[in-house]
Amino acid sequence: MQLEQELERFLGFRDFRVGQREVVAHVLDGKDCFAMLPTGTGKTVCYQLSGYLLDGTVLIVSPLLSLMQDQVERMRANGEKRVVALNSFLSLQEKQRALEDLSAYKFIFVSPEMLANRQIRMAIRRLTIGLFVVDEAHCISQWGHDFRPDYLELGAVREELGSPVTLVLTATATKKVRADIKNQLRLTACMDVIHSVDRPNIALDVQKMDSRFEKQAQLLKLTGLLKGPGIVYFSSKKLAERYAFEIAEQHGLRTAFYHGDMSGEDRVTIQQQFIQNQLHLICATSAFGMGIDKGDIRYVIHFHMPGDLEAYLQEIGRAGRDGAPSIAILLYADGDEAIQLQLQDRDLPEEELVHLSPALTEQLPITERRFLEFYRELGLTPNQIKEKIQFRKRWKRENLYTFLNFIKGITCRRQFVRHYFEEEAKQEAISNCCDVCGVDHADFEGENETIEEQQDWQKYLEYLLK
DNA sequence: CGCGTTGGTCGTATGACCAACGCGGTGCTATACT
Repeated sequence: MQLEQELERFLGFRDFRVGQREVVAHVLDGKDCFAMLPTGTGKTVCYQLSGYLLDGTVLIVSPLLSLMQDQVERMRANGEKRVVALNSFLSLQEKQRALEDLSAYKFIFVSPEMLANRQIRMAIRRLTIGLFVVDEAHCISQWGHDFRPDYLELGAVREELGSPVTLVLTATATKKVRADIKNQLRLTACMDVIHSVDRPNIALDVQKMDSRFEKQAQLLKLTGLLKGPGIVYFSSKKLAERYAFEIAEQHGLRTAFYHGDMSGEDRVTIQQQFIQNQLHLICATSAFGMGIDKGDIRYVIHFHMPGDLEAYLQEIGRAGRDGAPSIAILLYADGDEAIQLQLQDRDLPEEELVHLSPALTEQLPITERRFLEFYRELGLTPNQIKEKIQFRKRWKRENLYTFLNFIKGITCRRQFVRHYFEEEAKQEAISNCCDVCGVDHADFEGENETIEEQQDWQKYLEYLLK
């Protein structure tokens, strides 16, 4: 068919990558499509090319401001001027102007929160939406149920816009999560384009430690041996900061930390430095990573475990996008799950709070408050809300314990992952598969590239002044 | 939950000990004011 020609004509690529062609074909056929494609497959191409080949506007729901800005800039750099991001980066005047002239844009990026705004929705309703895209759709299931409830309104918004053809994009979602997402978006008949989450070039290494001290020592040892660039994930902002300095000092590496308390400006700087190879490694919380377009990340270490296997795969999936051998190392000491258990509990309100009066609900911390208000506005009874809380708590806890089974397991890690995602078992042997099958660590060790010293004193000064 | 920090006590060492406490992650938007 001529889709290849269109691809070259509009985007300048010769060939489709895995899954892209199928997705575009479904969309052009007027079918809703759930696409689960590996990280780095260029999910953007799917909606961009579809957009050029169909009538109407492409509306893309995106979870992060930085991600939107990034996509907009990239598309503009490729010569597409009819693109805009409706978000809080726009001044009031810019926003008004954009809304008045919305039909001038072919691609509109928007956050779920913006779509909750009536004025915005009214403006969008005047358009013909040719394609409704939900990017990083696992966020619906991962965040929508607790701290970003507007994600749960997307189904209603979609219907309000006349149920346009919908494209759902993500890299990691189990069957259970895919069903949840479809349910939330009110998608009934939907074509699935599902590819494996398994990334054969990433060695899966779980290292069980006897104590925290051993874990600390191992982290310092590993960061000295491994060849970067790398990411180390923590569940604590304080520790991310501390180790960024300690590792830099001990190994003479250029490091930085990254977490949600930093200003947008600082976050952009660090991200750019990392992408442009100005840093050997980043010590980060889960705030870091989504939308990071860097091919040559060679290792991802977890000093703390994330809350479930999907989050883990998301985070390690940032390694080895270029296809070259990379390693994911998870350091685990007994009881590490305590932090995750605690965080999970904090997300959701205590069950008894469903009976709280609206006035008292306002006094609650913001996430708990919004959870309750959201379901009350939907007209749920206290008992129904209580059931939601119980269901959600159980869901999270079960996922955490399954992840623990992965960590404590004694079978091939890769087979475990494939089984968890209900994929077929892998037949062919993989070199450097996992710690159970055997990993040659020497393959991932080596001197880090030297980085020109520049403005180091500036960073140091900033640190001292804090 | 369990770790690390804080702060009180002891009673005279400028530290040592222990109990109590608090911390531990993810993002959007709106709007007022210095």
